[in-house]
Amino acid sequence: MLLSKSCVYGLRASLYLASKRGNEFHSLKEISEELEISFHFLTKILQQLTAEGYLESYKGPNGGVRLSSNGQNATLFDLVIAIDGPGLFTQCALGLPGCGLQEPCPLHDHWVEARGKIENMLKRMTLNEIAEEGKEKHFRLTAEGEFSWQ
Amino acid sequence: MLLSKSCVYGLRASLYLASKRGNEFHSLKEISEELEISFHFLTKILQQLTAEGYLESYKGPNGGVRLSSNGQNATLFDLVIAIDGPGLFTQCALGLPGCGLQEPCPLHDHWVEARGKIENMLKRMTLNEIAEEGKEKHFRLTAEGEFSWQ
DNA sequence: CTTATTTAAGACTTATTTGTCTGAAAATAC
DNA sequence: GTATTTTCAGACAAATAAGTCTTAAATAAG
Ligand code: FES
Ligand code: FES
Repeated sequence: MLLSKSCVYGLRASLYLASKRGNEFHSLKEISEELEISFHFLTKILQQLTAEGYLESYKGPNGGVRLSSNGQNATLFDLVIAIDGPGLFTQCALGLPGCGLQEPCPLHDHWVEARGKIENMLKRMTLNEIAEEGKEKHFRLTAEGEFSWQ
Repeated sequence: MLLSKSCVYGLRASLYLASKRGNEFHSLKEISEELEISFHFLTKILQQLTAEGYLESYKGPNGGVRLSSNGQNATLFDLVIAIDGPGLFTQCALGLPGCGLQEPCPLHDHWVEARGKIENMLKRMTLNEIAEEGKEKHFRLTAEGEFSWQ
């Protein structure tokens, strides 16, 4: 798989937050139910994003998480790096060490191009911008698409 | 990671076989030592490729494996499908079910393009053709590149 | 102050991938 | 035949990823 499950859950939750007008806190319970992600697992992942400064959290009744201003202007690329690390964008497709530094493997030139495409895909818009686009195009964030951009 | 370790080991071993002139059998011991891959693990992976008809094996002294004619004309794409299955080329980047059949996720159009690039990269040449190219360009198949195309 | 609601932290379990080991079966050489 | 070399088959173990659970800390409301 291209991205780990943790990473995909983190991206979907961040897009969920971006989809909400205003900037209220949304509880992990709400997010995990809406997106059908295990509550405790999602908690761990979003704690990472909070530690990285992409989310802000607030404890207590009516608490939850929301995008920080950093988070609103973050790209999916930033979040992938925060959760999965940079390996996808730096490593050899054949797992050999020192991609780009040593002699290339047979896939090198083509893989550099393809992974550049992936990088661009993830870097092309901020969460806020994707949310704007989502409001027009009704992108899906859940299995059944029972989710509406506001 | 894009490809599983099993898959990468299978590709590297197949390229190793393609790099050899003639069509003798090469023992798993030789391959695993040259490519620095665990002998028993590699054995299991190449058994899969043998079962799929990409390799031929021969038991006993001076036995080993070699590319079948199918294998010589196979692309890396064929081998990836044989080992990792088709998921990489069909699944949603956000892990949602029914990519292409249901409403698209925010990454869909871009991911379809990027994974098309990956597919083309893996489909563009047969093992024999990559071996020919390797003899000119001295591609690397090992960590330190201490491997020579014949 | 007490209770309820929420995130934080981390131990724990389960599933999957990766890697190791043992013995059987096939082929060769003597 | 017997011994040796090899793949084949599958059990086993270790490492990693994914998921669950429990307790603590912070906040709010009565
Ligand atoms: S060396 Fe293999 S992709 Fe760069
Ligand atoms: S629906 Fe997500 S990539 Fe196609």
